[in-house]
This record gives sequence, structure tokens and C-alpha cells, in this order.
Amino acid sequence: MVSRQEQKEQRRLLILQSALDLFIRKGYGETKIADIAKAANMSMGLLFHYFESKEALYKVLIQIGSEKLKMEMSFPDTSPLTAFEILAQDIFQLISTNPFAAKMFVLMENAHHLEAMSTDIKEMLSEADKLMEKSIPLIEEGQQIGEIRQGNPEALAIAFWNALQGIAQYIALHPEAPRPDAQWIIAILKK
Amino acid sequence: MVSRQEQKEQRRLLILQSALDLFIRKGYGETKIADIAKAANMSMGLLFHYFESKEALYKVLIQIGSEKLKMEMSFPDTSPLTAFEILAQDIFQLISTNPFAAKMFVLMENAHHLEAMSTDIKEMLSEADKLMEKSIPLIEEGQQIGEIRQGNPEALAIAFWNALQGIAQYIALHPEAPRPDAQWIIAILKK
DNA sequence: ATTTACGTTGAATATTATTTCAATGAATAT
DNA sequence: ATATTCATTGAAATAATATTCAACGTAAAT
Repeated sequence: MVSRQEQKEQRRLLILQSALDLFIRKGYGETKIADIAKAANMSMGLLFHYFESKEALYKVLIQIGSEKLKMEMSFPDTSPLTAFEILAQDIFQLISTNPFAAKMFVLMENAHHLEAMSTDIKEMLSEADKLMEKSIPLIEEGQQIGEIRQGNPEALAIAFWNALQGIAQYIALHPEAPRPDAQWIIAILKK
Repeated sequence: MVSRQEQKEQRRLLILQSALDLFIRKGYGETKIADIAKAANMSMGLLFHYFESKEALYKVLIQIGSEKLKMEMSFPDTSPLTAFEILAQDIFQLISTNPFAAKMFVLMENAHHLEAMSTDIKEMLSEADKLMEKSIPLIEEGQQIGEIRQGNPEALAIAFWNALQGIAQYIALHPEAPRPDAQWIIAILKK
């Protein structure tokens, strides 16, 4: 038998997982507390015993996600194209092997567009933005040494990151589908 | 002065545009009738004079979108890689020059995930699915004649279409941002 | 065994969103 | 000019959703 403490933690985790899954499949607004409670096999009342509100629950997910992803995502200190290669490979690896992380990846992106969310949530999300901003000088450098194709560096960064985002979303939503290769995405940048 | 008839059509269009913009930026569930009415400078009451419900309004958008996109999207009858090139170019051209179409493109994709939508909506959306399915044999063919890189054809199709989707979404949401080149996306497939 | 703490439920309440409607006035028709 | 139609509004009714709470039961503590 499990202790009450463990029971409680398990339940809390179950709520988080159920909510995460629903949030990325249906969106925040279309996900009702009733849906989450049902997915986690409990009454709505009990859910509120664990989280004080729907927004608070959402906020906890964002927080977990931003911490988890912050760890994973940073440019390795190599030549520009290699840095993109390694990073893309790491991200693919992460979302391919860890469904929770894959869903988080999607949640973080979606959260972005959500206005009506308190400011502290938005601050947590700024990390991902920074990654794209930091890509631009790296791309310029790569273009100068001939590793990365010519073209507007910002447009290249947009292409790379949003392609990655689109594919990650698909993987998160279709865990059983065959996985693209990180190299294929790198081809967007490669000369 | 405009006739009543024209006035009415303009207003109807304004509602559709406002709703489309909000739906893709916030999602269906988070977009309130009040938001749409405000964006279109009218009372909620009047909005219901034009559309009998929020879902009906959404449905009209999906219908317009599925008709518009059906026209644009089909594989030209050439060698496989060229077919992808032309199609990607057409889509990029469409979403780059026509903000309404770009938003539609995003709406159609999002609509997909929305359960709780009546069946007739889902039928309208099947076209886009077919496009990905139809890609697979084309990719296999391209691999045989050495135009397209090796790898799981379904995974390649997933990579290509979702990369395109991710980028299209960004363009729709950031109309002023620099535009990636369709060729860059083709690089995902090219040998 | 009894008590205490607290996890759990379902129903009650509060809040928010959608939809209806009676009343107003402006454009069109007569 | 007058009547008629119909676009428009704001407020009221309805419906959906989130949140609270009193009551119950089970596990832990004494």
C-alpha cells in the first residue's frame, strides 16, 4: 500500500499529465475543468483541492516546462552549423523519447499566443524567444564562413525554428508516427 | 453612400475577418463573442443578427477556407520533387501575398484538433489530410529516381508538411516579418 | 477502539459567456 | 410626407463553466 503522501503526489502528477494532454490537444479555452477531472478519474471538487484554479494549474505546467526546457536548450559552443545540428538533434531526441517533454514543447509555444494570461507566465516564456533571437548572429556567422546558405538571416531563423516547432507539434500529437530525422531540418540552413 | 445590401455584406465580411483573426491568435475556446463584436465595432446582439451562433460563424469560416484552399492545393503533374517545389512555392506565394488566405491556412489546421465540432465540419477538413497521404507515393517515386533523399517516406512527408505548417502559422501571425524562401523547405526533401 | 486528520464526493453557488428580445431609429419604399 | 422595413442596441434570459462547501468515509495517530 502506498502512503498518503505518495498517493497525493501521484494524484497531483496525474492531474498535471491529464491537463497537459488536453491543453495541447484542445487548447486552454476548450479544455474544461470537467474534462480534466474526468481524464484523471476524479471529481471536480477534488481537483480544486490540488489546484486553486484552472489558471493556477496551467501556470504550474508552464513553470515545469520552462524549467525543463531551459536545461535542454542552449547553443553548444562549436561552429554555427554544428551548433544548430546538435541542438536540433537534442530537441528531437528529447521529444522523441519523452512524451511529456514533447507535450511541454507544444504547450510552451501555444502559451505564447495566449493573452489574458498574467504577466508572470509571459516572463517564463521569454526563454524560447531568446533562442530565436540568438540564432540570428549565429546564422550570419555561418553564412560568412560558408556553412549556411545565403538569405535574410532572420527569415532563415524563422524557417528553422518554426519548421522544428511544426514537426514537434505533430510528434507530440501523434506519438506512434514515424519520426523525421533532425538532419532533414538542418537542411533548411545548410549550404 | 452605400446601399443597405452592400452595408450588410461589408459587415458580414468584417465579422468574418475579425473572428478569423481572433480564432487563429487565441483559439476557438478563448475567443469570446464579446471579443469578436468588439473587434468588429458592433454590439453582440447585432452579431447574432448575422450569424445564429458562435459555432455557425466558425463553420462558415471553415467552409470558405476549405473551398479556397481546395482550389490552390493540388500536385502539379511533373516529376515528384518539382511537384513539391511548385506546390510549396504556390502555398508560400498565397500566404505571403494574401493575409486572409494565410490565416485560413492556420485555421484549417487548428480546426483539425477541435473535437466537439459537428461532423460536417470534419468532413470539410479531410482535403488537407489527403494531401499528406498523397505525398507518400510521390516521395517514394522521387526516391527511386534519386531526386528525394532516403528515409521513411511517411516521416519525410510529416517533416515537409509540418515544417510548412509551422512556418505558415508564423507568417500568418507575424505579417510584417521577413519571409522564408520556399526553396529552403524543399531542402528537407531534396537529395 | 477511539479520535483525529484529511481525501473525497456531489450538490450548491458564483461567475462568465451565449443567446434572445423588445425598443429605437434610420434608410427605403410608397 | 408617411409608412414600412430592417439594422442596431442594450439589457434581460438562458446556458455553460468554474469554484465553494458541507457532509461522509477512510486511513493514520493515539
